[in-house]
Amino acid sequence: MPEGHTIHKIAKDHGKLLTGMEVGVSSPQGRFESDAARIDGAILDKIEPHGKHLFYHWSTGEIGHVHLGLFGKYKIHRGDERPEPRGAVRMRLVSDLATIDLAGPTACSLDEPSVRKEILARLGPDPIKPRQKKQKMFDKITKSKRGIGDLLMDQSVVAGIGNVYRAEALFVCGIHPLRPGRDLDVAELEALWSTITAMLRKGVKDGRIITVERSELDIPPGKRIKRGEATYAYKRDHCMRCGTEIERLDIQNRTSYHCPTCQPH
DNA sequence: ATACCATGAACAG
DNA sequence: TGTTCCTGGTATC
Repeated sequence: MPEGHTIHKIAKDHGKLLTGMEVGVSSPQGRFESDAARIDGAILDKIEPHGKHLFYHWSTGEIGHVHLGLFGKYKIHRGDERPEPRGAVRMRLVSDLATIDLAGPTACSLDEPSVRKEILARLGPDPIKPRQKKQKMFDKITKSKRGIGDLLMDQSVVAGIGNVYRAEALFVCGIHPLRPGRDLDVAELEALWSTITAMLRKGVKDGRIITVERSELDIPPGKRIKRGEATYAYKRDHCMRCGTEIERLDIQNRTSYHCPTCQPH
């Protein structure tokens, strides 16, 4: 389920198991083989997330780049077991503490540092990180006639939001996804920024996307919130708050969800 | 057993 | 705008 929160959690969790150590790097599936050989046994200085991207800073000076896309997944095997790779493992990272397998990523490469710079240069601010330039996001939105639902999914406008957080942030802010960006006022932009910041950070903590307030759910405290009741509008048939039927739109070939009552055009 | 769809994005034309 | 790459859960038969 890779939106930005997943990537930040991975950076944090994997960092504890890999950084500052010699890491064995291989590619059981083969497609990362020659790159893996160049850093096999090097020290991993840090894993840096930005939006949905991960950058592996290796002691050789080269930088690994991973983007999970829709299907990419990591599997952690703690301890010193070295299980046979299951499925198409593109990259295997081995430290004294764990074996971590990467399968199905959209991107997995080893590059010169300039490549990282180019990628960061085309990404918008990451609401999970501190000291981000939210004004850059505001400027792009207010200069555009594209719909805000379209803009929020554009990683060069803001980095890390995917289809679930788009639907949920616009719902909480009461903004219709087709409102042109240039029609939003400052209060709405500020509300959007603080909403996505809080939502994605909570996602990192929870390890999943839960956007509904517990108090709005009719379940006992402490009980796990099921998938399907964790969102207000995303993939729901009826609005969590007012019961209106949720509308679906196709925006750039992705399904967008909104409540026509809570998010008037 | 099989089909289809999805929390993503690059690329062709 | 449509195609392509990748995997796995859910729906459908």
